[in-house]
Amino acid sequence: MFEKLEKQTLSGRVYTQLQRLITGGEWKIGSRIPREADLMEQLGVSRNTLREAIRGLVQVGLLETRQGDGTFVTASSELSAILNKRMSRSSVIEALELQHALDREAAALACLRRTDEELERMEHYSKLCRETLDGPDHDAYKDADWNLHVTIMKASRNRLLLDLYESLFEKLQISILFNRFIPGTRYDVGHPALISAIRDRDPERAMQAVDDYIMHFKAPHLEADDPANSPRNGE
Amino acid sequence: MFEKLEKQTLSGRVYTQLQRLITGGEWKIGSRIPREADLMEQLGVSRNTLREAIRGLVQVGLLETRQGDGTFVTASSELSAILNKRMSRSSVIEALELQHALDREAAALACLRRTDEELERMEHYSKLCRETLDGPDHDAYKDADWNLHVTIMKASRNRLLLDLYESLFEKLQISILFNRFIPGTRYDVGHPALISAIRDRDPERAMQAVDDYIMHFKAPHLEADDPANSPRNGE
DNA sequence: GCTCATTTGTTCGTATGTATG
DNA sequence: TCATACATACGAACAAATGAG
Repeated sequence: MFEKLEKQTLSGRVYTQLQRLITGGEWKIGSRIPREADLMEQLGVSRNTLREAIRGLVQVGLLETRQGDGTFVTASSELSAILNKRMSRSSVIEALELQHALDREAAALACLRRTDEELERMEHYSKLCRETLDGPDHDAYKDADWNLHVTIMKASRNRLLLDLYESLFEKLQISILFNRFIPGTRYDVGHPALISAIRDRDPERAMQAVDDYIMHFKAPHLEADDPANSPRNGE
Repeated sequence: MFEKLEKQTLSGRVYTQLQRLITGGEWKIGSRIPREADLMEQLGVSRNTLREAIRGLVQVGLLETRQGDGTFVTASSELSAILNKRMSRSSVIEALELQHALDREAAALACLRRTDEELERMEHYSKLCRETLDGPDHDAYKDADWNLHVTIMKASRNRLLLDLYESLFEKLQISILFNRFIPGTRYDVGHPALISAIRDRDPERAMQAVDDYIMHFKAPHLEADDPANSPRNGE
């Protein structure tokens, strides 16, 4: 949309380099990064310049410093760090409604743009969901479910949608939404219908399937919480 | 959920203070903030400490420094700053598809939750749109259009949706989407249909109206940017 | 083009606070 | 108690960019 032809300051370039190490996965989340003295030497910058860059990463939420201990990685991308801050202040219903919006759009676009290879992967993860649903390993189900959603996002060929989705919901957040439900519930409601619609490239049916499973998850919360919904919700 | 009452670092506290001045509107967007020397004195901190705070705000995107000139306010909230960064790397089509997702959800929710007072405001802005559409003052139209969208978002009673929408699209960004179109085009396509549906509390028709006007704006870009499916924004 | 004051950018030196063992 | 490793903070100096005259 825009072009960026900024002239970067030295501490800005250091910030970018460090950020790349984090988003690139070379510095894992939770790990301690090298001490200031070492980074100064490796980067060839002074103490203050390095500290300005680190302070920037701390404020964005990618790093956390503990005096007398070290500096640690706390998140992997600017987007997810800031969005997590915001998400922590919102209700489950609000989050579900946002997920509804993104899932619908992605499902419709995936119908138009998906490849056969992507369809195969969706079916693979859907199968995995069914297999792990009643098993003892809840994390395995959440992984499969998450991967299914992400695969659909990717098939929409919209990086913006995907980035936002991954930053907003993360495996961890998704599982929070799910943890409120009692075991035995059919969590995979709508998966088969959704994938079938994507296979047939039928956006209408795909969106209907999304409506169904979101409403299924939303219903319990509408009874308990009621901050913002006066009338009953449709059909 | 507990807040973080950890002891903040000095530069962290300065960061927060400066941020409040920005989000609180005391430092307007585009204006130049006091020089470092003055801020040092007012805040009672050393230059390095102050600079670490300022650098943090620069990296988040709230400030911009120009050597030899000064430091300027560039955004009013962390969310919009980070999101703007991300939006600048995305195509118009991607942005429109995201707007589609959010508009649809908000329209459907607004049908269920809107008050009569909100409906009046929608009709007011819609009327304003019609009146200013063919006038000389393009900004007046964009203002009215933006206000209409925001009113619908507010009527959805979902603060998360609203915050995201405002941060993502801002008056300025919206106008960029529109500036590509030649004057004379019917920009208010779908407004009457949308509001009519919200008045009748009919989600299906409301979403259909959103589909219509988004498609109307999207069509020209699908021709130009043809294979809307090329994964772009690498970096 | 040049000078000059202004403002941010960068570096160094030094001292202090804090966690770990 | 002590030593060590690390981040925190301050002050002073010089470099580089900008804008005005």
